Amino acid sequence: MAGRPRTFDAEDALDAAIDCFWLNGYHATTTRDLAAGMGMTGASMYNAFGDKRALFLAALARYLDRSTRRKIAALEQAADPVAALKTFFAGAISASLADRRGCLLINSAVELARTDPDLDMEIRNGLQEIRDGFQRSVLKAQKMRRIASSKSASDIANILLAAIISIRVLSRTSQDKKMLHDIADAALGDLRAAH
Amino acid sequence: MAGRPRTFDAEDALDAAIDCFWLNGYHATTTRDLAAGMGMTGASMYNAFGDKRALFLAALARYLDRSTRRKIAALEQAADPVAALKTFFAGAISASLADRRGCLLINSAVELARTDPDLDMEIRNGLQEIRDGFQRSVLKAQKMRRIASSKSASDIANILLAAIISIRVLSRTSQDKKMLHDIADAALGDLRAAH
DNA sequence: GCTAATTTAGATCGTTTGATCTAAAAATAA
DNA sequence: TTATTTTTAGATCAAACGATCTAAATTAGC
Repeated sequence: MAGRPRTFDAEDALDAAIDCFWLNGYHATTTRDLAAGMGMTGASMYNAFGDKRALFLAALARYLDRSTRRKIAALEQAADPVAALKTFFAGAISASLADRRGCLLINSAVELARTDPDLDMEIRNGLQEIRDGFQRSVLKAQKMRRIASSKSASDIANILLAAIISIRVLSRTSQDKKMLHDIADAALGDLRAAH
Repeated sequence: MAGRPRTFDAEDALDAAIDCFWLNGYHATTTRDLAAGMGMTGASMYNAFGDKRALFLAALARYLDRSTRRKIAALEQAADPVAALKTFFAGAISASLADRRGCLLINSAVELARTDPDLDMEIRNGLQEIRDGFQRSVLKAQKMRRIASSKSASDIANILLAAIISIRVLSRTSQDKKMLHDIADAALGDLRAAH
């Protein structure tokens, strides 16, 4: 019930694993890349996190919790949902231009969707959480009469989800800041002031 | 200058390679998967197409030529550019629902962008061709006074490119037909009749 | 200090991978 | 026919891969 203490912090190690998978994707990241990036030996990694697939699932879950979910929470906690949505997209664009790895969730959706039920569920749920966060923010803005209700909150949420996906994908191949803003502005254009 | 004739057709073999890479991505496809899918031995494959990377580049080039570029050409040849754009998106959605592998170009952009200059260029050019096709169609519609010119053709092209990317990505994880149409309709909404 | 428990370090295992080799097969040209 | 050229089939290579093993190191409880 006791034993030699770990020389690593499990959360720091998972953060390092996120960076590895984020940079090169699941299949192009070897267990040796991971162990080196996480600052531990292969044995310690397998002992603490199980096999590569389990480590990836843990890394993706942590990414969703620390990146995706936090931004959605910030969106919903804001007093002004329209301003918060604009801030969300502005932040996503500047982050995408500074760090061209895109979004780990979206990258995983493309590389790994439908290869494994657990992974599929995690990815689907992650995207759904983003969509639902958008929808709740839009609904709130509509109830506050800050934007028109001619389009349903659900429809607008779909459009906002599409916008963030395309921004994240395009930023991997293009540095065209104006294009990314065009895409965001078009989606945010549905948030017109209520008449 | 003579010798034993090939028992395979090079274009058919490339089509088979496209299917392999399209199904599982570049890294998850082994040279044995490829040889089996292409109906030949590894030696014949290497002899005819070079290494895995060269085969992928040839497969992607053929995909662009036979899938992407053809659809863009059809778009531009249509007499009614607005109707053609609507047909383009309707076709993309029904194809995405029937075949959930998404688009090989977009999948490759996510999995492989910035891993190799040649590949990067091919992917970037492919996306650019789509965008430019959209732009020419929109410009044509604007010159025909079929749609308003309040937004530039370039801006609308960016929005249409974003829409097709998000539709292709989302269809890998979702079968929500209405969502895909919401996205397409919002992008096509910019093609409003000239007043 | 001794035992049990746990982690570490590094070697190593068996497989898979990308790629090549050898030799037979099948065509043309002289 | 014979020489030459190219492709085929299947074995095979060296390296890389995911994963595990052994043994030393380091702690807590007794």
